[in-house]
Amino acid sequence: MILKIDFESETPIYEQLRRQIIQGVAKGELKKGEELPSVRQMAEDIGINLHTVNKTYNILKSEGYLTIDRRKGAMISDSLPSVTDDYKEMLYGELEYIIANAYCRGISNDEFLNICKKVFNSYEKDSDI
Amino acid sequence: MILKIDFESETPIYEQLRRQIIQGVAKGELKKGEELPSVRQMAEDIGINLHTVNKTYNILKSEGYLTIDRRKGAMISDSLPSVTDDYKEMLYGELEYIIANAYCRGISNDEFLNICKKVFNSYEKDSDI
Amino acid sequence: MILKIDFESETPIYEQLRRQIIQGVAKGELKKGEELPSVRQMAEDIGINLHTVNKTYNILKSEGYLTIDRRKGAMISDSLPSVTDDYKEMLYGELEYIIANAYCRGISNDEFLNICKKVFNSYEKDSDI
Amino acid sequence: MILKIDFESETPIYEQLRRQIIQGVAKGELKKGEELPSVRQMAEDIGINLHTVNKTYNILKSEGYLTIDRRKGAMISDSLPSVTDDYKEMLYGELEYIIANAYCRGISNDEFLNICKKVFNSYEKDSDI
DNA sequence: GTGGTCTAGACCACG
DNA sequence: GTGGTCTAGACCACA
Repeated sequence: MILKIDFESETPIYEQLRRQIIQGVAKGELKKGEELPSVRQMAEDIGINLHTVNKTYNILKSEGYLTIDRRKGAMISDSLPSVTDDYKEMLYGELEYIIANAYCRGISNDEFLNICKKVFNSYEKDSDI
Repeated sequence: MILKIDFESETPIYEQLRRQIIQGVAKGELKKGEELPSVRQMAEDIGINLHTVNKTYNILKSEGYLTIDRRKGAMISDSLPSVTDDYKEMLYGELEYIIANAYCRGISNDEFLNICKKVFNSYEKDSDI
Repeated sequence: MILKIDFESETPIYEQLRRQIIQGVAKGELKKGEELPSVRQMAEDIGINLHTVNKTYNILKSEGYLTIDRRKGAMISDSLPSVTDDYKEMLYGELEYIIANAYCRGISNDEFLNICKKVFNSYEKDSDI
Repeated sequence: MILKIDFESETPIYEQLRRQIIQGVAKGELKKGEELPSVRQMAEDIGINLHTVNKTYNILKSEGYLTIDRRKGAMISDSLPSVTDDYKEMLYGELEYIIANAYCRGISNDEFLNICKKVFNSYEKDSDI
């Protein structure tokens, strides 16, 4: 799996890393139960500090995406996180803003849904969640 | 229009304010050409710092949502921002992450599209953009 | 409120701090809504690094004990955390071990319950949760 | 006696093992004088490192739970550890924190005592210490 | 070897 | 001023 960090971005490095790992799971590049590189390895690979990787791992762990096995290190959870009330609320809030912005800029309902469909299909083809 | 700031949110106040104004436009609560309260007034109304409101107004202006007139203050632009390449790229990036997260948590394509449709319709009914 | 860190202890500093803050709430020394010192202030007061305090605050925030107001910093939550399933499971697990140990060492049921009562009463007298 | 290690737990494996052995004694599943499997055997049974079992055995020995005989291996002590000052202090400290946490979350005195009673009774029924 | 903890110093975003 | 982020280097516990 290829990870690419944009050091110029407003988005914190640990958050970019977090998102890319989640997208990796959705794409099927990271399978359930698959081991991740150690924090030191990952940090070296992408040229960042190991504490930053550590932060990402811990967040993903608290979200349920990762489990940390005392013997083997970090791995993708066998059971991914589910749809909690908190998550649903967050999702709605995000979508309300994103769609408001898109709508104001003149993107039509169909156009927007087509983008979503396309993204969704790219995940459904390649993974087995 | 009712503005509600969550001071305990991770999202900066100026960004919360920005999003709510954009949603206000989408909902039709803020019409094109409509004047916004002065920086001072707005700050007092919602109990935040004057600089914070200023920051929001300036961002919205640079995005094309607002036009700021020395005499009349800030008003919603007559021509709202359009779909630039930068915006499109940003939108795709955001959706890729959001949908990846939703997909991992077991939300189906239909389910997701339905949420989007619902939000979209709520805007199309109430505004005339 | 007086905080005392044992630098020789096996228990991490951030955990000692976390526990003492929780006990402070139980004792009524920290009221709901009360502001806590800034991470820098707290760190200086007890002679530890500000990142360590930061870690404690973030854990307490994720548990629901603290809320971080963007304007005023950290404060005790107005609504303290409740009894979740996770918490209950953790509590049972802890008690099963503690009581097993106490029982093996010859502490009687009554003796143990009396200790608990005493501790409990000391909290109920002094706070209003 | 069944031992179950959670490799994803925060609690170190050697400590999980230690606690389960103590609970085994309290439950009467391990009688005074009873021999424990050899370090090698135990390690193999539960799929952990030999050194880890060794560490557990040594701690339990230093606490007085085990006696280690060169020929016969480890066995549950005929006289279990008693209530030392150190232990009492530790117990108080633990209970102060646990009860503080429970109290803050709205668990009542009675509720808490009932849980303790229930756990205690489960031990008193099944063992003869 | 792994992750966890702690310290230290720097810069930035926010209000 | 506040907390958030990132880097760096050190030590330790664990397996």
